[in-house]
Amino acid sequence: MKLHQHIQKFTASGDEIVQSIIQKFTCIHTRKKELLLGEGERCTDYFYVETGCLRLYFVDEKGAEQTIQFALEGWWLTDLDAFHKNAAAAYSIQVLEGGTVMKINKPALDELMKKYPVLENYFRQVYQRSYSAALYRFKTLRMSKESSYDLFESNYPDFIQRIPQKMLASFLGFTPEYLSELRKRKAGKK
Amino acid sequence: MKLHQHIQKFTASGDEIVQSIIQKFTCIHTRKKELLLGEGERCTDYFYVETGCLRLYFVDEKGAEQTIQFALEGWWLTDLDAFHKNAAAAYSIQVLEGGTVMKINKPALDELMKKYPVLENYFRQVYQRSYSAALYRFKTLRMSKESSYDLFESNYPDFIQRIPQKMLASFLGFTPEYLSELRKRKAGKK
DNA sequence: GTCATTTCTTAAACCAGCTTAAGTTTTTTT
DNA sequence: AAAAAAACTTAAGCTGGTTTAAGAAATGAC
Repeated sequence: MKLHQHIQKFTASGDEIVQSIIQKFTCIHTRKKELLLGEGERCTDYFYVETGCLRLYFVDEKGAEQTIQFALEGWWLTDLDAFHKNAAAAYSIQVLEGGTVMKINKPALDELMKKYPVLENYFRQVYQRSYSAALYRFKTLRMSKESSYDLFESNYPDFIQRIPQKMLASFLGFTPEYLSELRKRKAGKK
Repeated sequence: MKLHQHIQKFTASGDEIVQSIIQKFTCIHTRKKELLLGEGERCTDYFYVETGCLRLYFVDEKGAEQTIQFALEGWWLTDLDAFHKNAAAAYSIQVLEGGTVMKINKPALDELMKKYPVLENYFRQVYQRSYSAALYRFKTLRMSKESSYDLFESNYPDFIQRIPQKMLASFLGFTPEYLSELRKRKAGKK
């Protein structure tokens, strides 16, 4: 979903206002494996996915990539803390599936927020939804790995087809080998 | 911190406006172990902790209580999803430490949000902070249990003294027995 | 101040999920 | 179309953390 549609959907505001907001964003075309933000770099931008898919991850003490978050169409992604503090990123953002992404930097966003109350309302809702989803994910992470996988599968059946299994394993918090074993076990049961 | 101070701190808005907002909230005094919300009940209220401490938890398939979130002074807590959908709660909220709490129901909050743009701004910041903290916690949950504990200890040294160990264990995602063992090991090292 | 309840500790047996390593399949590059 | 790289599978051995169970310490109730 295009960003201006998304803002209109959430705020039911007029076309002109939304157009003047949208102008301040930059549209970029992303390619698979491209890095939009690297761990340690200054985090300057906030990304909205119109099409394609991004992931937020970090590299743990053992050198393994740990995926914290995916962003599909209609979701925002950045290292929030670093973005708002204009600090070095604790995570990297990589393109999993190419597409188009809208981005904006902190000064521009702050200015827009001041100028358009509708945008405060929009981001209040966006964050509310994100935090709510986070609470739900904390819950699923407390279950056994198997239940955690089952739940993800039933919530996002299409998404599972789109991404490499190792990414999913890393998101759910287990090894690719174990995911492979799990799937084998499940296939046998059916 | 009192709610009106908190709103003023985040929004730098005038005393009168904040006073008329505050009026719509109800102040309650909480007692240790009291249940402010029970799993399965309709979730009607959103809580702001002025003093004391709350926890959000659910009961897993094995009957164990799993703590998702603590709320200390200055933090908001509810089953966000259920609150905004006016639905049955997937979690319970219990008082860990008595004190005073401000609460508000959905219709009242919606009305205030419409009337006072300053409140949109306030909650945008509150959610932003919450979501940012959630991302950080996802990161810590990917580490070994020991690192996860060490990090919590260095981030909240005082808080550890305030709550029962089994609550902390349940928040960090391990058993009280294991936490006990961990602490013993650490005490030995020093 | 005493009894009852809850919390914390200890230790042994156990298991879900990880590691390692080698082979197979798929995707990407040229 | 071939070669290279990346992703997935399989299986054996291992380990971080759980389970179970019983006792000790702290807290709360009357």
